[in-house]
Amino acid sequence: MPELPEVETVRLGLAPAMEGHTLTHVETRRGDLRVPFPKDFVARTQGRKVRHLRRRAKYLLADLDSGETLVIHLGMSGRMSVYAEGHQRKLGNYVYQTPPNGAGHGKHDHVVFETDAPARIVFNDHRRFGLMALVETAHLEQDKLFRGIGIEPLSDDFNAAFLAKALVGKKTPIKSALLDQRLIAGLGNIYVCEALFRAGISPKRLAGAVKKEKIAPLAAAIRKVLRDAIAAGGSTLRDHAQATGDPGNFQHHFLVYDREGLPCKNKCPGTVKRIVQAGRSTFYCPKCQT
DNA sequence: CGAATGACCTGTGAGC
DNA sequence: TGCTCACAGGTCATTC
Repeated sequence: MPELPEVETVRLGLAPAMEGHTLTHVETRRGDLRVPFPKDFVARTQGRKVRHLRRRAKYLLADLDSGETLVIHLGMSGRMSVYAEGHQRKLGNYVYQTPPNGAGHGKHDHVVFETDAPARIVFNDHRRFGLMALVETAHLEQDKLFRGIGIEPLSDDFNAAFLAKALVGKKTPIKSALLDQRLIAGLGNIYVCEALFRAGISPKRLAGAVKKEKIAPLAAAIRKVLRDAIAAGGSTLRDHAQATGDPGNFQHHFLVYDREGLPCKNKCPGTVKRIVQAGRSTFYCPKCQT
């Protein structure tokens, strides 16, 4: 499911229920995710206070007062849902769902946290591509999960000059290069398609062959599409939900993604095409993306 | 070395 | 109604 905007949306919604709060109770239901939980997961998380809730690439990072960081990846279909009761439902700018019967006991509810917000937070992931891990906070960047992860596209260091340097000489299609987390962290299939469309670049063009004058528009398009998507609560195709349970809205602003056969939105006579690159669908307009 | 492919899972919608 | 197939936001190991 989630690319950077979806993860960031979840983080924002999770923060009032988690940040500064103690995990009063932790339960794991089934451990056979892509990466199994550590055996002592409960012992290392229960009773700990969450100092900060951050994001790096598509990972959520909850820094615990034990010196460890709880690392959460939502895979393709993961959700973090917050439930609360009565007037506690309203925390910060968010209104959470009241827990339905059996909240936390669903078929694919893998972890349940209770916090002293008070709130119940349920990690649900039916495809089980997600993961939860515990890593020493001080050594996070050296950990296997984060070593080699690329630049944050919304950071000040990401700009046309950086992008030009990152793409130079690359013989892989620009679509694949932008999906490569070692170059830029957080882009996924949707936002790569959208950014390339907005910058008027063909996804098939080799990364090293992107025209100089298109680099700055591409960097700008990447940042703008990510920011706009975060503001819209991310994109919900099927699985993504915010921490409140609400879907995102950015799918209504797609210009190419999932628009195969529909007219190009660039007031050009083209029709959106779908091709497969590296096993993933790419949507683009062959007329105005060159 | 870098780049393509398949594997990992379950669920859903389309087509018959 | 029910079957089968294709496909879905990501990452990782393996092969060329």
